[in-house]
Amino acid sequence: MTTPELSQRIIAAALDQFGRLGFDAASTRDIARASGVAMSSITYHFGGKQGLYLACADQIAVVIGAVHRPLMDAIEADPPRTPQDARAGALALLENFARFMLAPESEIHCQFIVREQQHPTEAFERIYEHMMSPVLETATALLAIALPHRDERERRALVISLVGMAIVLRVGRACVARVLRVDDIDAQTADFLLASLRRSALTLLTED
Amino acid sequence: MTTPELSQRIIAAALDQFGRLGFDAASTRDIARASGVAMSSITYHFGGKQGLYLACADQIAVVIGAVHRPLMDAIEADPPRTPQDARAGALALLENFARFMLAPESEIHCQFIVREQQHPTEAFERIYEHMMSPVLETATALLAIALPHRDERERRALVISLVGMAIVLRVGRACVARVLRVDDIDAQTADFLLASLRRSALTLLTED
DNA sequence: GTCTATACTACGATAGAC
DNA sequence: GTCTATCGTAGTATAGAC
Repeated sequence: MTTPELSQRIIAAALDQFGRLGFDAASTRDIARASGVAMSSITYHFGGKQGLYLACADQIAVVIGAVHRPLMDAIEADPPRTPQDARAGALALLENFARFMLAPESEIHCQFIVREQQHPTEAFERIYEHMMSPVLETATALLAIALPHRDERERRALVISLVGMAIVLRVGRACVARVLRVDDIDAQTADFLLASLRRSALTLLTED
Repeated sequence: MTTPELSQRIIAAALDQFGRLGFDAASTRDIARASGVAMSSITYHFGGKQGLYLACADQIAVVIGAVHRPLMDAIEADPPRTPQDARAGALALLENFARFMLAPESEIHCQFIVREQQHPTEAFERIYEHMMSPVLETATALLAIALPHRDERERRALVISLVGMAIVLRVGRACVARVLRVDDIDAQTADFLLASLRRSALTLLTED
């Protein structure tokens, strides 16, 4: 590719539009305008609106994958052997994810993904395969060490609940602020939420 | 109103379109077609696309409000006095909500709400005020009885986590199925998820 | 490889018949 | 109160100049 940055600029603008508005409501005109290129360049580089959408899905997998990469690598390089270590690893993975859910950057990514979750298309498949599956299976493996006496299916359900505790910080953002009686979720409130989440998760990860 | 059912038919079709596609992508033409009326009837009854959108928000508040009504009434009629009773009430409220999240009807409602949560408009305000706020504050009050020694702010954060554990069953539906290695979430899988959720919630609601 | 120009379809709103 | 007809705008895709 002679101008790799141009494709990236289009994808960035497209991700913003697709995330905020969804596939149908997003307009290639606006995306072209926002990225400062002609509309026909989208056709040239991505074959059309659909192709651009899939390129956005790949981009999401890369970006959110990078969020988890350092921790995932550390866990793989030095796999936990004791329940205590596994619990600490799972907590770190969850806190890392929750921190991303609280960050502004996760907004468009999450809206994109939540939409895809309801009726998954090829776009979801790519995101799941390249980003979600590795993280979720790592979490499941950590829980197998942390909670050896529990049924595998129970552990998988627990992974889902833990993910939910983090994901609500993004998808229920307006409710979170109102329930805590704050105008918006500032850094201080975010730290409090993370600490509280950590406490609850620790409770759930401690074998009775 | 001489034909109250016609407005309802339009709202039903609109909710489906707005929920699935969002405000911009939904088309009043399609809504009119789906409900079997002329497009101009929407203008007549709701003043335009925006008015119809707000009518859908009110409808959501009514429908999801009705889901919680029986339990809310029972709790108000006979307020729990012991931590055990309060815990049971909170668990019942959560399970009721989670069951709705697993039901197909919640799909469009939730998509509508999640979109509104990111950048709340008048529509979110109506849903929050008439439906969410009463339920969330009831839950908070129950937790105040169940966990008297904990800080009020901690209890509110816990309410958020509990909601997250239920809400992920809807917004993360595709992931839930994949993590549990099932093709779709049938009645049996749903029961298992609810039982597992109940167990985790009980753990979190038991004072250490 | 990027542009301009254009073909074709669909959008929301409104006017006016009945 | 519901319809049909129409206006002005904006959507995607494509053809062809450079």
